[in-house]
Amino acid sequence: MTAYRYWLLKSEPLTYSIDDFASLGVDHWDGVRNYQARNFLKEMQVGDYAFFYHSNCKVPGVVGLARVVRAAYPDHTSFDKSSKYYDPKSSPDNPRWFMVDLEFVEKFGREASLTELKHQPALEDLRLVQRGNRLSVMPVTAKEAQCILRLCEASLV
DNA sequence: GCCAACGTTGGC
DNA sequence: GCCAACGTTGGC
Repeated sequence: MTAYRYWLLKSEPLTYSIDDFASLGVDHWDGVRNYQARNFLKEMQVGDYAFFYHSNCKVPGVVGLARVVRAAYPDHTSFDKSSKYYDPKSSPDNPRWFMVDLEFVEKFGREASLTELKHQPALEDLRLVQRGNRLSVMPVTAKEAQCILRLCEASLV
């Protein structure tokens, strides 16, 4: 038996925002096309929590929380020629890319901006706040998760 | 819109 | 296997 873990997922709100996610309730997290991010995706387990982060927008930051409801399975958009995520090197027999299913948990009443996150000593090792970081799926330690939750005035209860 | 940082591609 | 060229990310 293992305790649940925490992750952070980036999304551009103009493409897919926390409100889009909230209105769906449960959704696939597809389109990850980076090997390091994919490897983290494959480590995600049912019950793990994932912070939802808005990137490439006016005020980037953590805006909500999700929970993993299905562990990694092949990302079918990589087989779909009409998808912008199509990858000819990925096939159903030998899938290269994976996705998980997430359930919306909450949109925080208070967001934790990137600027704010960068000022937290407890978060100095978080990939997100490090120089040149581009990873879209990353692990978050329990300590870091508590810090983010506190900034968002939220708790898991 | 700019541009630094990073990942990937492909010639050699 | 090196590395220049290119494409993308994402903060500012």
